[in-house]
Amino acid sequence: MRVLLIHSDYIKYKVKNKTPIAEEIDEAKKDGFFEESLIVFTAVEKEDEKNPELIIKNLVEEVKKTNNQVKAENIILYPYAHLSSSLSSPKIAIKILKGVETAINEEGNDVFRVPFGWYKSFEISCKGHPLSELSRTITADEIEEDNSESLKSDWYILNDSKLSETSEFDYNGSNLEKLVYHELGEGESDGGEPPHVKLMREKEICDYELASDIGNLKWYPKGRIIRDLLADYVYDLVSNQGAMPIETPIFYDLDNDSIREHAAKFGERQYRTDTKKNLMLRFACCFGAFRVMEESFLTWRNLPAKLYELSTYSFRFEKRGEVVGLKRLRGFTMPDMHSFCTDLDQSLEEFEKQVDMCIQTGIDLNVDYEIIFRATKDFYDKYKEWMYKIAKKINKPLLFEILPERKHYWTCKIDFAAIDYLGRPIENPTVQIDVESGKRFNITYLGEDEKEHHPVILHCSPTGSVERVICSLLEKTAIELEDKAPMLPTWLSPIQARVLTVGEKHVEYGKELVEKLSSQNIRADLDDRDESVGKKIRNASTEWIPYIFVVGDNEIESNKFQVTVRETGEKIDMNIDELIEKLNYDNKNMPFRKLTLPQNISKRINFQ
RNA sequence: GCCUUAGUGGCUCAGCUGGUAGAGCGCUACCUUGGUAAGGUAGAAGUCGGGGGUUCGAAUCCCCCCUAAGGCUCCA
Repeated sequence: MRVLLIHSDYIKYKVKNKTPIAEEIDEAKKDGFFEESLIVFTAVEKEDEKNPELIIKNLVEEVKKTNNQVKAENIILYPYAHLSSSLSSPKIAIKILKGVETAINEEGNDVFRVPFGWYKSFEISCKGHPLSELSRTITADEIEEDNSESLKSDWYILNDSKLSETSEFDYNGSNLEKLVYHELGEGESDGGEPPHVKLMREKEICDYELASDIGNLKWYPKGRIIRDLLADYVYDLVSNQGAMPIETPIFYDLDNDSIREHAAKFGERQYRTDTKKNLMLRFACCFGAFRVMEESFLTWRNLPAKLYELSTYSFRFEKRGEVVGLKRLRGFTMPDMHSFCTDLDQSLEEFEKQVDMCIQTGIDLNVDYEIIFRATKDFYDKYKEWMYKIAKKINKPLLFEILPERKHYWTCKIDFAAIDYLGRPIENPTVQIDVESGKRFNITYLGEDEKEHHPVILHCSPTGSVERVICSLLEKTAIELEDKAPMLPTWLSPIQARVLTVGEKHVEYGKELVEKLSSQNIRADLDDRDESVGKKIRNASTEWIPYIFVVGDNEIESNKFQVTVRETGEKIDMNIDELIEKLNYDNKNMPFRKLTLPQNISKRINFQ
């Protein structure tokens, strides 16, 4: 069905001659005048005959949506055959129009249906604001999506190759229980603000930017270096797996069929722009990677081939009430690796390696994950044993979902979630088997059989979004607050060691030490301010600095310092070389970047 | 997006039934020349989220909007 919506000051019509298909009408309907109206010009098409009910439903939805915005007093249904060259039979058309009239009426709106099948004169005054002229194509294809949404999954706990009912499993107070309750929608929330929101601002990591859209953050130098280090970390990780880094645009053209189809799954979450071209901001790196491979010449010898991109940024138009701190954003940074595999068997092998990689990130970042393993019924029936084998790697019970049929592009998927202070999951790493996109994006490779095939594609984010990683780390400090002083891992700490001077005459010596630390790839700084030692120590601890020590006359004399180690709370006597050794041990095998702030605290900006 | 609550110097907050603003931290200056979680004194800094309304008079009452938190819903 083709529709033209006009928001008008008034419309006036008068019937003239009958056509052979004219409906019988009362005298009263032979002319009409309506002010403040939303006029819905409609052409019912052949295609619509298959499912008139759904067409009615979808049109009513569309009219309601538009009228919620323009708030017209009347809705006028105006049959207008000229919008289409493939018209339905008049009988169906009248049936649909009457159905729409009734439905809108039932919604409590004033609706008037202009007679069908007559030649009419009409006069209309279009208001001319941006929403006053809209054209729409109403289709019946939403029904499939609606249906599949409502098909229920089966949920189990998988432990030791055994499936148990989620309600019967003995969780023993573990985090898995929290995940299950939340995932199955039974979770009662204690409420309260997630601690990371306060922390991210207090520690000058990042903050809301009110001059942007909601869910788009600004990052201070301390936050920026944490982001960069995490990015370096993932880069190293995927490079070791043989992934090739690429960079692709953040805007995509919705007039491209494959992009539109892929994006359609995203519905209202699309972040759109108001430009001439019909552009959408990417919600992940998929489009970019697929386009690179679509245009590449691939043979079976090239596969599996992996492309990696850190999407700074990806965008999702999350609903206003869902956007929170670092947990749910509209603009976020997603490490995204796509593996192009010859067939499902090859993708299973890769999947396994990538699960190992996800597990490794939990170890490296010291974050505990709970796991949800999902598959369609078909996949599960065929690859049950393989799935159990993967689950064994996790080495603890996990939540298991079996979907009755494929709803999205994947057939099998594993999600790793950290649990926040309030017991709610933060979805982080994921691996997914995509069996649709190869075809949709026309990605082909030349097989060993000398024929063209579509690859199976794995989507993998080994850590989940950078923002959510930081979120998990901050939430963890709040969870552990009773047992240990809050801090980030040393390798991620924006400042790793601080030298505090007792008096002005110790500044030069302190500076030498800081230089020495810096030359050994340690982010060190100097509190050279004219403040009491007590105050400097207090400041250093509010900044979560892993190693601090004071230098005064005694230290200049002995070249030894009492270093306060935040992690353990110990005070250890050591010289500078011993401290360097300890820090280098903490940072071992982890990325390093230089200090992002002035070395002297007296020169530092207070960003808040 | 819906419901509830909130928005006061850079930060954290006080300000009763309407009479046009306060504290602590931070910042600046001076004093102190220091020894392991806040040394002292003084000063600067606010269109009370924005817009409209009621009133002689609005941070305070009413309406609309923006932003945040919580809940609902949702998350490839």
